[in-house]
Amino acid sequence: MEATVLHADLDAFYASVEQMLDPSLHGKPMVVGGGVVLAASYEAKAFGVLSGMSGWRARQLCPQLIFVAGHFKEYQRLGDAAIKIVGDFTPLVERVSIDEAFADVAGCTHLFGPPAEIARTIRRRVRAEIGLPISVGVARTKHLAKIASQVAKPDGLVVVDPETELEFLHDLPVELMWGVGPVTKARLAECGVTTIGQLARTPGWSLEQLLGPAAGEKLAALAWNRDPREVKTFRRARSAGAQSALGKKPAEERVFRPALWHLADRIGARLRAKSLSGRTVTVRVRFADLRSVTRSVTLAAAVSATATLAEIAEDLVRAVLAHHPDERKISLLAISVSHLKRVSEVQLELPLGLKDEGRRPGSKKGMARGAADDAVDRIRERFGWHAVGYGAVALGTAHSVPDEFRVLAQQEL
DNA sequence: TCTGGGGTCCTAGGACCC
DNA sequence: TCTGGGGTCCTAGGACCC
Repeated sequence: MEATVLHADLDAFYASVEQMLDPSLHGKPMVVGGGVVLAASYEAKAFGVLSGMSGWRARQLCPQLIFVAGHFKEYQRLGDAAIKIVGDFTPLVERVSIDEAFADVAGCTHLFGPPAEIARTIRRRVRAEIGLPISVGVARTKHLAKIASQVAKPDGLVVVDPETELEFLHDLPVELMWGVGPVTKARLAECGVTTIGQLARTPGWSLEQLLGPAAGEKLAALAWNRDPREVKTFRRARSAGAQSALGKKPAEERVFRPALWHLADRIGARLRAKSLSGRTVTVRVRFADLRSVTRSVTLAAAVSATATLAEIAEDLVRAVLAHHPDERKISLLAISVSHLKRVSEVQLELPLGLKDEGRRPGSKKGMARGAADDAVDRIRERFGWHAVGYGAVALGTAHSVPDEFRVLAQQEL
């Protein structure tokens, strides 16, 4: 079996874009973000600065650290352009995020040469046409290609020969594996397992006892490079959500109501734009001490109307607060909608079982809500998001990130 | 003057049905 | 009436990924 799976991953993407746009940032420790680090340059990573870290902590680690606000529209444009170059070789491209994609070139080697040659061309073209460094891994499976691109970073290429792939894989640390985070790494370390080779030689029953049946079986397979996943050009979304950090706000109606309407508005608009609706609504309330609680409900009929989502979320948050009467401050609110269906499928169902008439898609009030959403959606199409809506919301802005960043973080539904 | 925002998948217990 | 087993769905929480 030949190694035809490529994993292409732009290096320190946001930070590299900023260094390209402003050459004075070149070679310097810098991050994109403010209150929170969204991306760090390699120079910043050398100080231990990581994405997701608070800006305050990052500055402690690296006092001369430069903070840049970010050019989010450019990230979208340049990320698209880089992935498009991969797509010039094969239609079999699976985009994982803004800066990362898998491709299977098995069907196009007769046109462009062996996979390693294609990978070299991709790297050369991304550098020449876009101006950014990109690392590529080539292997027999997605998992190994991804590991290879991580090993290749920064700005490198690693091709894993199937003949010697296990020798390559087994020397590497377990945390390079997909699905091994801090908790699993620590659990494995307690049993003396720190390399993928040691993991591969650990008996299956032992792994399952340690990590549960699903995770144990998966990791065991990946440690022998048995990865069943194929490169898929399309993956349908299973949920859509939105969240907002609030700082520390009183757990009161006047705080959570407008915030929930704002979140419901964003989710509802996204769902409707893709003709989707969902049966399960989940809210998450994070308290001041950062502990968080979730509460969900599954409806008989799928919904996407902003007012319906907002009212259900309000009920759920009230229930959460009623169960935690001692918590007086909340630091984050989130809504997520899952059990998604296409609207064409939804309309075939009889929407029975909802007590509140307004929440029933087919009812008079439900129809009115649909019409109101349609109107809002159309106005926004013409005049932009902020032309209308349930905005004017006094959301805590101190900890929030720019709207453009939210859009980048969203995946295709 | 600590910790953003958008996702996926798994687990475990309970309800409910056959 | 009681006991048992299997399957599915729902809920809440958690690990992990970018």
